[in-house]
Amino acid sequence: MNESDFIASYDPSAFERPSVTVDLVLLTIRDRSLQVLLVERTEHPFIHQFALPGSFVPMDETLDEAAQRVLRDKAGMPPTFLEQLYTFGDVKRDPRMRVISVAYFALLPHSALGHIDPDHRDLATVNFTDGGAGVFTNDGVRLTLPFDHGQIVATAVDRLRAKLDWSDVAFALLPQEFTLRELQEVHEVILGRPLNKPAFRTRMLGTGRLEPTGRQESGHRFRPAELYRLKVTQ
Amino acid sequence: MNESDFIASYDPSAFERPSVTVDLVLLTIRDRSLQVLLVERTEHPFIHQFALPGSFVPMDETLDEAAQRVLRDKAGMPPTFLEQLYTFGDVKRDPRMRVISVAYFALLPHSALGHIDPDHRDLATVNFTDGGAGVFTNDGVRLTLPFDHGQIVATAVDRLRAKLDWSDVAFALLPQEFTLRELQEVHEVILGRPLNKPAFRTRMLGTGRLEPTGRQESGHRFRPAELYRLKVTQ
DNA sequence: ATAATAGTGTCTCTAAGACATTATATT
DNA sequence: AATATAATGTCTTAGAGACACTATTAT
Repeated sequence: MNESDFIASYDPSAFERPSVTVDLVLLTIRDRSLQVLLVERTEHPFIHQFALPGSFVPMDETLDEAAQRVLRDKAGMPPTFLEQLYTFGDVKRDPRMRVISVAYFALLPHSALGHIDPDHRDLATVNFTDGGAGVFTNDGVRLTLPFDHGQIVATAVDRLRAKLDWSDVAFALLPQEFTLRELQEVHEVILGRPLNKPAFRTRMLGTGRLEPTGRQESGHRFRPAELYRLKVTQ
Repeated sequence: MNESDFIASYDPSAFERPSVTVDLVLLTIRDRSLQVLLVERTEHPFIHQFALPGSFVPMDETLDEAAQRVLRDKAGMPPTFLEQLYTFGDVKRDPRMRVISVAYFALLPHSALGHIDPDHRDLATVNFTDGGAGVFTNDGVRLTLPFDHGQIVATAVDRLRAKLDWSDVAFALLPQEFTLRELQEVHEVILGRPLNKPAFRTRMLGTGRLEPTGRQESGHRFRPAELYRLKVTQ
């Protein structure tokens, strides 16, 4: 039997197979705190509880495509930072059956989330505090997420911190034009500690990746700062 | 219908599902070059070609357990560094059917690989060169790996380099006791460039993670160096 | 003795933190 | 004028690279 005969005669149903899903951790920054997008589940199991948005992976979609679709459908988002995070495959992580979840990790400036209607309760932003990576409602109540979604969120925050210094994740949380103060604030929220202003400025401008726009911010009652943008794919 | 009724009545065969495999990238260092473990495929497709060792994920094994089993069965290895790398899910990456592969990434000192019988052609170590992450046989012939295994190997080397400075990956490539020269050599092979000896020594000893054993190496025709070990989970 | 590496000391350069000073907008 | 932050300069400290020097082993 040659290879093409083998493939033609191969029976894909010979072995039992797990289901595969993608789950999305969409992080943003609001009011000097990290926030994660949750949606209320409309089906069993864990119906009416808040969980990460997700979807089963159909046979004709790559994992990246499935994640992009979830970002579009459940969050209604424009293109932004999206990368694969980690794959969670514990045998009993879903009470229905064996489900392997490929988690994805997205970032968006809070301004881009504004158009989502909070009255539909489709979107629950929650405060994120460090020291164990707990998830809280805006009223300060601690949430226990269904499945292993708490662990998935914690993994995403670890990844965000690890990538802060050498990647563009901070810029994905800001609008296209931003001040150095806003950029420093993003870094401080992610790291959970204050940073030295002159050193931060020198380091950021020293990367050569920032470009002054010539414009300034306005609307504050103090000296306006220069607006910068990220240079395109240098 | 309550939740337990729902779960009991859930039909897992309602949707078509992909197959899930784990594939293992086992890296080691020999003769001042990175090497990756390949096995000759005994089945279609790509029969008799060398590829990464792997296995389908059965319903009762976690992903980590499946990867450990592959490491044990196909490589016959003692416990070592093993972590999840990335999940590859292109629709046509396997000509048979939809297969999603969770790649794992293992490290082992070359001395621990010695007992594998190369006459069985079950093990083909290949040279790894940078600048595109090519895989070569020991005779210098470039190999094109089946499936997307070339891309998986490249991803593993990227990960290895990224983790070199802040994790224990270098020690996973060395025996329990090693000299600072051997440790520096591991770093140099992974980075592909020479390092400054005094600075390297100061930096390594400054981490406080190295412990002198009081013993020295022997067998060389030059001054023997102190043997160190990695401190346990400080 | 010679060869080859171990291990250390010195000098320089760069980057970051701490602190202070001026500059400039809104109210 | 008062206020809050922008933007910059100075000083100090920590770490790494370059280079050189001595120390120690096998042959």
